[in-house]
Amino acid sequence: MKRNTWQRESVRDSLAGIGGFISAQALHAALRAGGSPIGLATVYRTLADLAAIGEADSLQSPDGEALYRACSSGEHHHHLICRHCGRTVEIGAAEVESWAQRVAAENGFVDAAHVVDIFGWCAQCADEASGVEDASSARRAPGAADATGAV
Amino acid sequence: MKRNTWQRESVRDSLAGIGGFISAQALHAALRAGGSPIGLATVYRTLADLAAIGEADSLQSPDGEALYRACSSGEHHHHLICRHCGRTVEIGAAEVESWAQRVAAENGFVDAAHVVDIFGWCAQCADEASGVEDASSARRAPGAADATGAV
DNA sequence: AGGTTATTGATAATGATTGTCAAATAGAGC
DNA sequence: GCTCTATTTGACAATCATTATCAATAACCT
Repeated sequence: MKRNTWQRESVRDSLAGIGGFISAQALHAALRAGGSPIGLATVYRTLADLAAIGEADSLQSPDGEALYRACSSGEHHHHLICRHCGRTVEIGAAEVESWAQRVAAENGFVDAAHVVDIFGWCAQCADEASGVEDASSARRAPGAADATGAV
Repeated sequence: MKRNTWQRESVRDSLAGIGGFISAQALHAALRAGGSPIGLATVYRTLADLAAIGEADSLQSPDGEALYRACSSGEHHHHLICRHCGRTVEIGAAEVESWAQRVAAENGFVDAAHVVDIFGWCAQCADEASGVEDASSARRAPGAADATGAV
């Protein structure tokens, strides 16, 4: 059975307090900075638990760190991430959910999890970059996105 | 200036030959298995370069590995990947393409690339595991996949 | 061909994450 | 309130992918 420990509460609370995404390492550091003697392994375990029961979201940052965020809504959603400034927009995607489940089932796959994220340049970064990135933006024109960067 | 070495060609070629996503480690192992004495660090560097100039896609697998794929084929598709045996099924997803473009546009994002992959257990691996993984598979029933692994 | 300099590769270093296991403790039952 | 026991914790070791180091090599310009 699951026990309620102050450590678990502590992780849950501070994750909710952060609001956005944070790495396990950073959350541990924040807790320690706040005077808590919580252990690093416990933070990892708790975050993994929270993610497993749906109380937290997790995603892999581009440099391979796992990031977590309190998932107040309980809603499952995906992210639209600016690959320049890191701004993140949450997007719901009922159509994608059902598509993923259907495709997995059609191919005999079970316990399907999907990775669905969209990376792009947010309006602001695109504006700022347009003056200096001519060659690059020509190569990666919007129309070519599917062929080049899309996965 | 960029120099053309057989190592670079080798990585480029075998990545294209693979067709799907592969980790740097796995690609290195494949090259070595094919008789090439290429170094691991070189594979990492070359893949990072290819990704930087747009000749390769990269994505983070759920367990934190970086996966790469050649993106010159012109054909854009996604993957259904068995997280146990690695079997990969290519899946087309016209509906997801248009969804991704629409969502990005609605939020002012340009040059949008999407990461859409489904990880699961293929029928065969699920069968083999069912005898020993009862508790686990009950905990991670198909219906719970969205809450647990999806991002 | 010769010289410059980017590239390579063996290995060490890094950094995140997970495994280990004895000690602490939450919660059930008395 | 007190005991008991299974769960949880935490310090530390182990693991794994990735990156840095740096001497040796090899591409490319002239």
